[in-house]
Amino acid sequence: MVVLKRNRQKLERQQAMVSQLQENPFLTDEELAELLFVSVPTVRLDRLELGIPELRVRTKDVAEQFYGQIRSLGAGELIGDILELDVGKRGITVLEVKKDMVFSKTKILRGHYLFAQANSLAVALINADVVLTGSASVRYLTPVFLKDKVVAHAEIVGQKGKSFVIKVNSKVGSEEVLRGRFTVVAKEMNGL
Amino acid sequence: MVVLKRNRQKLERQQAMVSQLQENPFLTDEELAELLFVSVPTVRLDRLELGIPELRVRTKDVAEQFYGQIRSLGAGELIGDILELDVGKRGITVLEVKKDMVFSKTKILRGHYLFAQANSLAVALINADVVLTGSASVRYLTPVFLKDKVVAHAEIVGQKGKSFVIKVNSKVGSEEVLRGRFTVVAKEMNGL
DNA sequence: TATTTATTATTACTAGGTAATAAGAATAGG
DNA sequence: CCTATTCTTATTACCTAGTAATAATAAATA
Repeated sequence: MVVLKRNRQKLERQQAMVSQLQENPFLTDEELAELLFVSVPTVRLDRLELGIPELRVRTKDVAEQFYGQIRSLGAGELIGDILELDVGKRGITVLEVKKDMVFSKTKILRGHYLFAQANSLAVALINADVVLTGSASVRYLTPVFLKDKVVAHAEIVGQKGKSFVIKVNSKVGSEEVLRGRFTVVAKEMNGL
Repeated sequence: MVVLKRNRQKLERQQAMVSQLQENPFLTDEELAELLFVSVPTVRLDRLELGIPELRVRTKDVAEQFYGQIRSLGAGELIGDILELDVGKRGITVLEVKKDMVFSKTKILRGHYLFAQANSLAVALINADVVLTGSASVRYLTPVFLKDKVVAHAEIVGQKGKSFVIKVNSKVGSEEVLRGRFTVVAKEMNGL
């Protein structure tokens, strides 16, 4: 019973479908059908076999993944996942270092990710329509590598009117990897 | 002609709708209708007046924003395109502000993109196997908006052994938007 | 009260599907 | 070569969450 040859075409097509969707999850069945040179019902059978939901569910999944954690912030602009968030006081996020965040040669995390995590957490601590970073001063203490989990602690340490000073401290395990000080400014925007 | 009283109810309801959607953008018209104690057609008229798109479009917007974010920051080693690069001395890159780099509400560029452009340019000036950012101090001078073109100039202004000091200056047109000072360290990696 | 505005109901239409069924094409085993 | 099985495709009825337009009703104002 040679099943290999029988299923070869189908398997290849299904694998192609998966990789197409990994690259772009916002493809309709019709678009997939064109890309894979099969009919729409075939695409649907393939999706059924592979347990891949329809476009709107995929879109919603992506959106909720993003939105779920930061619902209360209004605009999801946080780098890292929230562990704790006490708006107006302090917060903790964790960032897992993925393949595309590191220098390919050395597997060291590129500096601006660490910055982005710290900066976006600092901004998230402020409860206002619009929060802008005014200045930032950071020191990178030890390199961070692929698959490390960076835990950033941020705390508001000062305030002058609409201007806040926030200290951020990021660690991998017990090792300090970044120390920073951000000045962020809250602005009220009227009109949506 | 007193219009205030006339529109009061409607205005209040529309404001309530906006705030409901800010809290949870994944509400159907039917759910909104229930929450606001009006009929579904009324909700639709309100959305029309306020220019708020339907659920699926809102969901897609959120999803694409998220997707774009991990894409563009995961890009190459350099954020922005090189205009000039004189390794060991100075360099210039330009970054065009795209939709997924800005805060959706205000169209203001998120801070870490500006930082990333400056930081990655500073690192690119140093000719070594491994270059790490040791510290960074930046000041954000004016907000940058969607479709702006940010031109970053970087120059090595000092050196102590393997440690370099680089000044970066970013402009949109003739307006200075960021001023920064980076200390980067060149490391030779002998066998991991 | 007459008139304007706001709200609701209703209808026809759309995209992007699910689910089920039937029919045609391709392939393997005997 | 022919039959059985599996693939693929077509077709149909139905679904959700809408758009767009029209008409009818309710509420508020001058």
